Amino acid sequence: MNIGAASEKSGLPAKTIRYYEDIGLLRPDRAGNGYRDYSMSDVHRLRFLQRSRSLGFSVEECRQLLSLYGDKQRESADVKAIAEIKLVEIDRKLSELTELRDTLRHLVHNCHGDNRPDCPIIDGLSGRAQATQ
Amino acid sequence: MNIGAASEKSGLPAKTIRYYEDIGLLRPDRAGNGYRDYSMSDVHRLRFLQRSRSLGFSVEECRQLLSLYGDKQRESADVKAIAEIKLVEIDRKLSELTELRDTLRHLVHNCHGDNRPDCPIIDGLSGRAQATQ
DNA sequence: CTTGCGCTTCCAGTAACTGGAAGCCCTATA
DNA sequence: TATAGGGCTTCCAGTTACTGGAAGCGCAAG
Repeated sequence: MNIGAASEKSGLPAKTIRYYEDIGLLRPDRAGNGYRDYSMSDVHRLRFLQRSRSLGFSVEECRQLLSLYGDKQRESADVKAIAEIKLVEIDRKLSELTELRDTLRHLVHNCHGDNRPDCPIIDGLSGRAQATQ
Repeated sequence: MNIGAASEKSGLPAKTIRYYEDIGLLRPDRAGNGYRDYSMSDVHRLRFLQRSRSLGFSVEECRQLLSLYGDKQRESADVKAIAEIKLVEIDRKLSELTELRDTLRHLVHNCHGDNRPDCPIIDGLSGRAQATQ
């Protein structure tokens, strides 16, 4: 499929897809007319990139995560080690997101649209501080 | 407290903290010697910024979220509307993160360190495709 | 056959930092 | 009291990850 279709399916702008090719995150075929030709597997990679980028992983982290699947040379123990490190990070992100959601929910429910309470919501938004001091 | 302490408490590099001040995300006091002087409230803002940035929100989104707390002028209905939009986004992020975690867990558990299975894990990593085609 | 949209490359601009130089502040130790 | 060193300051330049725009080719419709 052409880049337009790949863009629509992956949720990434065509510009970004070309950029990801530039930095070696995927290498789609080329059709006879010079157009890029994306396979479903390419689209899966792109969709994965869209997701993990939007969840705050860097491009290099995404590259690493993608390599868990794609790199036939890679040792299994190595794959496992990388995945486990990422799992810890994901769990942290999950609990932070959950906290943020709960705080916003509280704000929405305690704020009926007429008069905003002057509660220290920032404390909720910022999580438990390192030291109360 | 000085920028070093604020950095340690918020998890943000001093460079980034100064940058956030440049773009108007906070305005710490200045001590007599010209050093920035951060309050606990400043640290809360910074910690919130660290979190929400690492969860994939843009600086402008963070500014909006911070304004839910800080802007005394803002109408409550407005606050509620913004918070509700962000809630939808957070819920989406939560389910994507959960999926990603489950996939990685599967990878770790089915991959005992000896021989990596050649399963299409990318399908899990990329989520349900828009169209199977 | 030309209008127009989609594709191509290339180059420049933006967002969000990040590194480094040059110099002041402050404490500690000789 | 001098000086060494780490933390702070500003400023300017570089990096990452895009993003916009120009110039031009490909292709299907009218």
